[in-house]
Amino acid sequence: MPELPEVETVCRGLETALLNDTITCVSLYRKDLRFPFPDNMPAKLQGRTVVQISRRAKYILIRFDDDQILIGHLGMSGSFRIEKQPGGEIVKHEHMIWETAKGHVIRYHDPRRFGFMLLSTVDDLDTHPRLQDLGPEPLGNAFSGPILANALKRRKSPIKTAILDQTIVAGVGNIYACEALYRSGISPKRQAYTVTGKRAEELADAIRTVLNSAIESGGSTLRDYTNTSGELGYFQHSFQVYDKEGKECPNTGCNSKIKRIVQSGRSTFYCSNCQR
DNA sequence: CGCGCTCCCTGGCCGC
DNA sequence: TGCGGCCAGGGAGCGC
Repeated sequence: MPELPEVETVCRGLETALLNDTITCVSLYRKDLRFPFPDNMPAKLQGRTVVQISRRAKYILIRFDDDQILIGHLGMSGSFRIEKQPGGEIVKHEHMIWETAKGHVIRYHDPRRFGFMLLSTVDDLDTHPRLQDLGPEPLGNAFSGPILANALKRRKSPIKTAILDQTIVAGVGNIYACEALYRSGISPKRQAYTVTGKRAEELADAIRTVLNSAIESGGSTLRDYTNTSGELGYFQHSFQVYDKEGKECPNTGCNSKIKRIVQSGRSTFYCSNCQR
């Protein structure tokens, strides 16, 4: 499901409900998602107050008043829902529910269970195995054309595959990789190390622009993504190529049709006329 | 080290 | 209506 814009939207929703609120009850409805829930996670979180919520790549980081950090990942189908009323039926695929002192109920739902929750501490966060190899945040100051080009220079794989690699740039997924390549006129099949100079600048700009636009739209909803209020994102209406196989290229004057190919097992959508 | 394939899991959709 | 095949926003692990 979620790439950087969707995770960012979820973080903002969680922040609204959880910041400075205290966890009063943690209920787990199975012992694991992709990985086991941390040992004694309910006891470790109960009574703790949330002091910060942030995002790194596609990870949600929830910091508590004792310097524990919950590292959450939504996988392909994870979602949080915040309600103001306690109670209510446990629906299928709900795996974790929190209740808070201010009366919020936070429900985690994940049919495919590729998501996971881990616990770390403030001191260990930078060296956490899931986080330490991540590349720069595309919306931060440590990302630019030259930095991207430098990260790509030894990569012979296709550029599409390279920007899905979270060590090159953190948080870009399949949708926004396709969209950013289209918007920068770069073929997804081009070898990564040939993306240099002005081309790398344009790709870095396109990544930033498409991610920022998607955040403004509340993310993209294809199947089941919703924000923490249950509302749909609407950036999918701005897709130029993703899931548009056989449709006309949106570029005026280009009469080509959008193609779908498979790269490293993932679908890529692009215009072979506009992207070189 | 870099790269691509396979798998984890459930559900929706499509064609027969 | 049922069933098989394919597809899905991610990423870890493995072999080459």
